[in-house]
Amino acid sequence: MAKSESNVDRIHEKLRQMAADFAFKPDQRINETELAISLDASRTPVREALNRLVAEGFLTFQSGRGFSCRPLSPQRILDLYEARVAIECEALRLSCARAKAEDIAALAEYLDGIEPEYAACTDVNALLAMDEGFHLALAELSQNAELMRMLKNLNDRIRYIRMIDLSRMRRGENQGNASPISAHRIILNAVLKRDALQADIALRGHIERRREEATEAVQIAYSQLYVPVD
Amino acid sequence: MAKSESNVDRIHEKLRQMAADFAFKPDQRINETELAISLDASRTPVREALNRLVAEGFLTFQSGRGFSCRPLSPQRILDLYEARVAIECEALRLSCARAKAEDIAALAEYLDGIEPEYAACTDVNALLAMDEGFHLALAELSQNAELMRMLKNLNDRIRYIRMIDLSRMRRGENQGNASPISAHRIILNAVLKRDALQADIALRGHIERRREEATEAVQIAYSQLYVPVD
DNA sequence: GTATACAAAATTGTATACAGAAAGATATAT
DNA sequence: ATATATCTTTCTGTATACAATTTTGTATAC
Repeated sequence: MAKSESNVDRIHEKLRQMAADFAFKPDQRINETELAISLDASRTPVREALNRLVAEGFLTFQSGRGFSCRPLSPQRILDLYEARVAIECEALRLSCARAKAEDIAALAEYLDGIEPEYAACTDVNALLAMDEGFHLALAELSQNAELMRMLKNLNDRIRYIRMIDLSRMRRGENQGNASPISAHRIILNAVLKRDALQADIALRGHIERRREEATEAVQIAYSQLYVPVD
Repeated sequence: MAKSESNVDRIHEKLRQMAADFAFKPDQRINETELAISLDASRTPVREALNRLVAEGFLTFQSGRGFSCRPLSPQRILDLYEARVAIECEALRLSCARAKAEDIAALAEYLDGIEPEYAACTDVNALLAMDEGFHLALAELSQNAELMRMLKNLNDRIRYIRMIDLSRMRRGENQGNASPISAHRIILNAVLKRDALQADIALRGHIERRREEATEAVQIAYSQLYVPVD
């Protein structure tokens, strides 16, 4: 049988999800014993997984005080969005230069396929998954594993904010924006034409429009995270 | 007294240095007990540090077979150089837009100051430190902590290859290249003029010239790493 | 009411023990 | 000689114990 996945991997995966969803409140200390019990393991593998999350930028670690969730500041989120622009735009440039025509075509076809689903979808998580999926597939055209790795990490870390932003957008609270799906179309068309400059402008604009709303989303995030439980 | 640094941090730092220097041979399994003894600690904190290095991209981990050093393939190195272009060029673009004039001036002055030292220096490690120092200082002008974080990680991971490349360059084995120091000058002048396009072209060219030699450096790296110890 | 000192409880940091898996060695059969 | 099976050794994975540290709670003084 195929038992290649380790326990630490499983715990790490689970904890990363929790960190992405802010199951740990910002700046709150994480109780290892409690966490270990809830994950049905001992503290040893849990701490190993927590250490990975520190290296991935989700948590902080202080001697004698253990692990805590990194605080969520507007500045940090802006930094992450800028980093995302860096990664995605360079990947796009590389894609224009070297992506296989059939791979681009396949992505275009995929985009056509999910368009109706996207337009009709009301579940924010599903929407977000589709959006992330497109951006990842786009980056994958660059055939650069390291850029992919970095982008996945960034995605995990801004997912919560994007979710808030996306749900606001769905509720029509920020009118006057072109639909993301048509923005995706425009970007991909530029890649098809191997027009790196056009593609860069379109993608940059697409991400930066979202970034502008990020600060506001951080405020909302805080209010959601600290809703009284009563 | 200030005893804020933890033992795991110390071990992690040490191991990262070892990984950057390829003290672990590529694909070779790492013996935890041996390592723990040599670091004067038990396996527990050592494994925690090793897990961080996995998340940072230095090592791999397989269930039942522990940790091993990631192999060093030409493709991976090219990916890392491309990622470096992504990070540094975006940082540069941001710097042109928002760096404080006094900070740019300070970096220019610093560059003037070390120029003679750089030209005279024969120690490859010192040279590399100066080179990395400039690039990091340049990126810092962007005031983006995440880009800095990513760049530091990339630097650690390609340091060994850069060292080989730099030592070859010093020995004059690849003639016809402009001196890196004058390339640095050109880039910084473009930032001073807030000319993002010019800066981008100069920096991109500067890094890509190095990248072209990277594949060759990987070959040399292997031959150096597997030299018989007799 | 605030501050300080000290005791008690909770939590982290790490060594160690041991079960289980992988790798290596040895023997046997073809 | 090669392949297979079995035993032995080594190394990994994780629970647990305990020391060290930090936090919390309480009492006392001002």
